[in-house]
Amino acid sequence: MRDQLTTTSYAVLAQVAVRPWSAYELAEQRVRYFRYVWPRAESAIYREVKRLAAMGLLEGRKEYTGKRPRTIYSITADGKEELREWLGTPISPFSMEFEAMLRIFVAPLGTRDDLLGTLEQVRADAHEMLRFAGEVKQEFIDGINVTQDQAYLRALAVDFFISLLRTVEAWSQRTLAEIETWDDLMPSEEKNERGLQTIRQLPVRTPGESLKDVSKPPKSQMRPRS
Amino acid sequence: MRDQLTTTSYAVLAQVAVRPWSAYELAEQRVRYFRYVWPRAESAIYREVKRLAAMGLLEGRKEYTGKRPRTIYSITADGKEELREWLGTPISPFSMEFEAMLRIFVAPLGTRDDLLGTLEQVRADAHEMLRFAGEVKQEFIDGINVTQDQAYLRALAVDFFISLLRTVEAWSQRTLAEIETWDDLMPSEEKNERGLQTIRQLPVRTPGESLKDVSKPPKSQMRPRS
DNA sequence: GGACACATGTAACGGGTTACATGATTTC
DNA sequence: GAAATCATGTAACCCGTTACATGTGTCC
Repeated sequence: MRDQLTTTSYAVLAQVAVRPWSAYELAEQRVRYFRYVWPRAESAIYREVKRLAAMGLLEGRKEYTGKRPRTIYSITADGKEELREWLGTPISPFSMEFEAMLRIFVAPLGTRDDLLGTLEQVRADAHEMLRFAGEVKQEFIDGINVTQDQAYLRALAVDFFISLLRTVEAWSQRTLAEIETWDDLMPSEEKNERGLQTIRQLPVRTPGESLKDVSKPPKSQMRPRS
Repeated sequence: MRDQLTTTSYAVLAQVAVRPWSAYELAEQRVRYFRYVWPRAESAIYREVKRLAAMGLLEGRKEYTGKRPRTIYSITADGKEELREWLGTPISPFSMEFEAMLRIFVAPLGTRDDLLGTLEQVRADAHEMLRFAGEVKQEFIDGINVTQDQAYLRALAVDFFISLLRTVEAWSQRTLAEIETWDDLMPSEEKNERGLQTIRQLPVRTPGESLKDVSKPPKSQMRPRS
C-alpha cells in the first residue's frame, strides 16, 4: 500500500482533528468546510479514512443502527503529530480551473450569444457562492456557527472568499458590459485598441528593462549599497 | 476507446486551433496559454493529441530530425465543428485548490512561524504570478505578443488574472499583518472579537430572513406581476 | 405498506501525475 | 569527446469521479 500522504489526506485529518465524525458526516460536511478550497468527491473521503485508519493516524469505532454498521473516526496521537509536521512543510501553490477562459480564447468560432452566456454563468456561479458566503457570515454574526470558537481563524477564510468572489463578480460584469458593446466577435482595429487601452491601465508593474541584458547587469548595480 | 471529450480535450483543440504545433511545443507553450486556467501535466497532452487524432479532430503529420520523429498536429474541419458546439454548452464552474486555507484551519496545532511562513508563500506565489502577468502586459504594449492580433480577447484574460492576483496579494498582506499582532495561535476572546469585527464588515449581503418560511411563501408573492 | 428520501458505503474506470527513456544539440 | 541540456515522447501507478447497491426512518 502506498504510504505517502496527499493533501487530501491532510484535509481529512484536519477535519477529524476538530472532533470525531462518521465517514458519511465527513463527506457531507466537507461542503461547509473545504469544498471550495479542496474539492473532492465524497467517495474519495471513504477511501481516505480507511487508509488513514490502516496507517494508525485515525481510529475507527464501529456502531450499529439495526444491522447497518457505520464507523466513527477520531484522530490519534500519531495523526496529530503528522498534521503538526505537515504545517512546517511548503504548500502546494494556489491553482484554479476556469473553463470560461478557455472559451474566451476561441470565442470567435462561436456566437456572441455563446460568449455572453458563458460570462453570465460565471457571474451566476460567483453570485451563488457569495450567497453561501453571506450565510456563513450571518451564522458568525448570530454566534451559531459550528466553528464559532474559531472565529478568529475562520474570519481569515471568509475574508479571502468574499474578496475573491467579489473580484470575479466585478470582472464578469465589466467583461459582459464590454462584450455587449461589440457587434460581433471578429478581431478589429477598434476592438484591439480598446483592449490595449485596458491592458495599459492594469495595475501591475511591467519589467523595467528588456530581458536581453539580464545576464550582464551594469557594474554600478553590483556595488554594495553605501 | 472512450469517446467523450473532456475539458482538457477542448483545451488542446483550442490551442491547436490557433496554428499547428508539435506535441512537444503544445506541452511547452501551455505555460503561456492555459497553465493558470487549466493546469495539466505535459504527458496528459501527449495522450490527448493521440486520442484527438484517432477521432479525426486533429491531423498529425510526421517529420524527422535525423532518425528522431516528431508529429505536427493541425485541427481538422471536424475539430473546429466540435469546438464550435462546445461553445454553446454550459461551463464547468470555477474551482480552485488552496492548500493554505486547510492549514489555517488547523494552525493552532503548529507554530506561529509555520503559519507566517505559509502566508508568506502565498504572497510570494501571487507575486511571482504577477511578475509573469507584468511580462505579458509589457509584450502587448510593445506589440510583440504571439497573440497580438487577439489583444481584444486576451485583454479580458489579463484583466482577470491581475485583478485576481492583486486580490490574493492584498489578502495575504493584511492577513500577515493580523497574525503578526497575535502572541500565539490559541483561541481567545480578544482574537475572536477582532475576527467577528472583520466578518461584520465584509462586503456581502447576509440572508435577510430566516430560511424556515421558504417552503410557504406568502400569497402576495405568488401573484403575477401587474 | 409502498414510495421516497436519507444514511452508508463499494466497485470500476479513466484522467492526471511522476518517473523514466532515448535521440539530438550545444558547451567547453 | 564527455557532459549537460533540449527535444520528444512512453509506461505505470494512483487519485478522483461516476455509477451503483443496500439498509433504515418517514410520510401519507
